[in-house]
Amino acid sequence: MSTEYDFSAIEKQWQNYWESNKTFKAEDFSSKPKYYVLDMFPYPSGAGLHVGHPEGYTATDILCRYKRMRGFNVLHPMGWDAFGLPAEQYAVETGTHPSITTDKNIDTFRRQIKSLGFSYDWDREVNTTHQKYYKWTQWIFIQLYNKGLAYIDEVPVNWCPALGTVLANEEVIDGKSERGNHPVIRKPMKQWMLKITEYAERLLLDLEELNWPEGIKEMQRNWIGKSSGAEVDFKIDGKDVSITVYTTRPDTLFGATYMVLSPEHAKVMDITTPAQRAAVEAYREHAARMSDFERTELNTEKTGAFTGAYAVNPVDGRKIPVWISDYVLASYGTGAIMAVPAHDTRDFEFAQKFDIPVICIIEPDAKDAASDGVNTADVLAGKACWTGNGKMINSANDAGLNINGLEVKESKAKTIEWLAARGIGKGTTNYKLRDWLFSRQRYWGEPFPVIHMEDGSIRLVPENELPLTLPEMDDFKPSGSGESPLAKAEKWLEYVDPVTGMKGRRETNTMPQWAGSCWYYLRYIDPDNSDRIFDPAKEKYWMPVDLYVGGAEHAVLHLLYARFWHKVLFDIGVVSTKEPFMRLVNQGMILGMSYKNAHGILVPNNLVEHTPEGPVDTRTREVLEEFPAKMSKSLKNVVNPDDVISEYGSDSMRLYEMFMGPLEAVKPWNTKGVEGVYRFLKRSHRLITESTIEDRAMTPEELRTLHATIKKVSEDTESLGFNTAISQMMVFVNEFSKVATLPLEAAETFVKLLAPYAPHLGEELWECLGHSQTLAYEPWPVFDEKYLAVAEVEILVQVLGKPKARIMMPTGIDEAAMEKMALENADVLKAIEGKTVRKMICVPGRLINLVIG
RNA sequence: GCCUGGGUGGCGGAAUGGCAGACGCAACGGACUUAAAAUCCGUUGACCGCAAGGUCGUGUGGGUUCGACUCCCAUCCCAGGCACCA
Repeated sequence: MSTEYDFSAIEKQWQNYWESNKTFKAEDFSSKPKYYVLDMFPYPSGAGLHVGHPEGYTATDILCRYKRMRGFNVLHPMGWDAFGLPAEQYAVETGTHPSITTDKNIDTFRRQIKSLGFSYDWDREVNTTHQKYYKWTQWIFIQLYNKGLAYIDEVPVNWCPALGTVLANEEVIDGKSERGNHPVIRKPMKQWMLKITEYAERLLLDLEELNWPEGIKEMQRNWIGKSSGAEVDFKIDGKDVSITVYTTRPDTLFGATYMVLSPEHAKVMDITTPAQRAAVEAYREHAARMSDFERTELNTEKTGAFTGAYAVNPVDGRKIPVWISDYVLASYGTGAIMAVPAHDTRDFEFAQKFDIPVICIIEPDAKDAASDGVNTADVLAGKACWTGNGKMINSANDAGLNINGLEVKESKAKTIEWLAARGIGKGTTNYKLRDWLFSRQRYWGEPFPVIHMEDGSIRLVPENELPLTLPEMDDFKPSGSGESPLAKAEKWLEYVDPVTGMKGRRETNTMPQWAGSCWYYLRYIDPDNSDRIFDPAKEKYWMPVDLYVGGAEHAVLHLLYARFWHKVLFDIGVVSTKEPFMRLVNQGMILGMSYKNAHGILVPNNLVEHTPEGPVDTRTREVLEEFPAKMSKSLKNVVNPDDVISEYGSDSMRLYEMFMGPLEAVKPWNTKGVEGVYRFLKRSHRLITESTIEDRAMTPEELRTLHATIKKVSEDTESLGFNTAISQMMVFVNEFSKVATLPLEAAETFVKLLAPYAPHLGEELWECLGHSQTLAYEPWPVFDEKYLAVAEVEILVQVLGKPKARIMMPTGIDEAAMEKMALENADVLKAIEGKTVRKMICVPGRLINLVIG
């Protein structure tokens, strides 16, 4: 029996054992309850695994191993989100086919992930770039198309000339591409769009039943951005044109003093007077030239042009000027608004700038105004803006509408009713959510199973001819025209109808990276099925995902897109649940330790030396301040899991990542901390391998420690409180290191508790204890409350809330006896000397508080 | 500006309204060793005190309570997200 904790030998041995025995193969169908735990699958980048990846993977792995021991049939798979721009850019630079780069990266990732000893069922591995996978991504697109949810639209898109591709809004940050930081401009192009907006309401509503962090749900709600209000028709004075505006504040109609159309609004030129034509055209051109970013960038200063037209306010017949301005967006609502400067800050700014009257129609609620520091007199005089609550004033007409004196909420309803009765308005709902721009001008993505026929019609590749594979190419440069490199694959592009001989050209766009990740959790269920997307019986058995763990950066997009596709698949009867992921947990980011000098200048870690005085700049000898920062190449604070594993072993790596703090928290990496858990594993190893183990009865103290440990580790593992579970195991080892002989039951129980956390060591110690089978399916220990009970407890006696004495008292003693014992104690008597005891608060088993005076 | 989280020792963190700082790191002292590493034992929130002991202490200011890191109000700071969405 080895006395050294030789982690590299142990880890290698057990990884081989698990692999050759297929220990973690998930059985389809079983009498055990199922449990599906999903990790967000990684994009296999060239940089290899980052310490952030194993954080979530370790957490789910611990839970999976625990659940197996609790008798669950666990599905825990892994795969690769492998389409994407970096491999394509590398191909452009070097001519290496993206599939070669991708496979190489995946091999690295797989090796690294396997070296951490995760209990994945590797037989279910998926790869979004494999034909047998993307065949079904294309199949889903066909279902979307057939359901009328995919359409082509000419839309101004985010065109990045440097990358030669269109980017999604979310891939553009501050007017630059998220990847590479290149400038992005707006360019109209024909694009595939998916009608996610049709599902807005359900995506919003069904959030309610999900066990997700409240913050993530809120982010999705905000992204969907539901608002309710009214559409109101305004006639244009002297023209046979009417314009519909959208407002969430129909109650403020009496305060509308002008109207604004977005510069792109279809009716702008219809209503513009000859005198204003030049100014309006100039403004429209100016607006068109600007990117979305510039529009919002310059949001402090309002701009606009007067059309010369006047609209008639339907509630009181007043004529109000019609302007165009880029603060009104064409894509939201009706692209036109009624402006109420007295009660909307944007309208107020605009009115101030262009000298438009401000009419106050809400008298601010006095209390609200005071707490917001708003002067009511200014609001009433139209000199200040009030967007809060209050009572309506100046809001009545002689056509039966009078909302004076009402609060905002009632007046909205009443106004909508009045408008609807006259057929000039109606209550409506709007969403900020836009349709999903689904094309990319890239090579390395799923090709659309679409042919554009000569006669302008669109034909889909028949389902039995899928997959439509990517053509082999050796030049991956963008075509330059805005089309993807596929536009250069001439042979591949050509299509001739075998029956009619009609010619066609294949779609050159490919799908965005989100496509493959929208449904991978479904393919794990039946990854090798070549006849259908998956066997429905297996889907019914495994779905929904019980726990989904990943980074918060996917809070909105990936999770919203995946929910959307899932709902579509639900509607066409392909899946049996309306939501895919029942419980979601976001692991917090792991930061690297970084250093800055007194001027706040960052010093890369390779120029920092640790001295007794603290971290020092090796060049200037200046003492530096330590602080946690996002890991980055420039700060040289990136930690490579391979290095940690070779020095301390993967069990230590796993344990440290879990011991750092709560899973959801952002935490700084500290390699010294790995040594702490490494020492704990060494002590655990020594405890089992070097103690004299005896099959003997335990003392009450031993039983209490053992059962308290079972209880805490079980409960904390269940609730993902891994850091506190580990500290309890440390307490156990500290306690049992003191005993002369180690009771066999305590040894075996401890090994089982440790195993999900440090699985290699767990198996090794289990073997040392004389077992020949894996402990992966050993029943999880159960604690007995009776061993936790003690005969005597220490009761704290407080006087006025301050601790004065600690007295041992029998458990279960009644309050009167507790008080009596307390009042007999010398320290207590001293503390209350000369005072009267006015009250005694007794908390059985805990404390007594004496109130004196 | 709005929406989420979060502020506890030198550091990571722990605490069903009931002894703040479990567990770990670092530091210091000691044992073992020719020495070092490894290991083991002990000390370690701050301040006052020789000591017994006392005072203060969970971002800040109030409040509720016999009792507040925990609940309420206000406020500051940090991180993430959204941002002219009418």
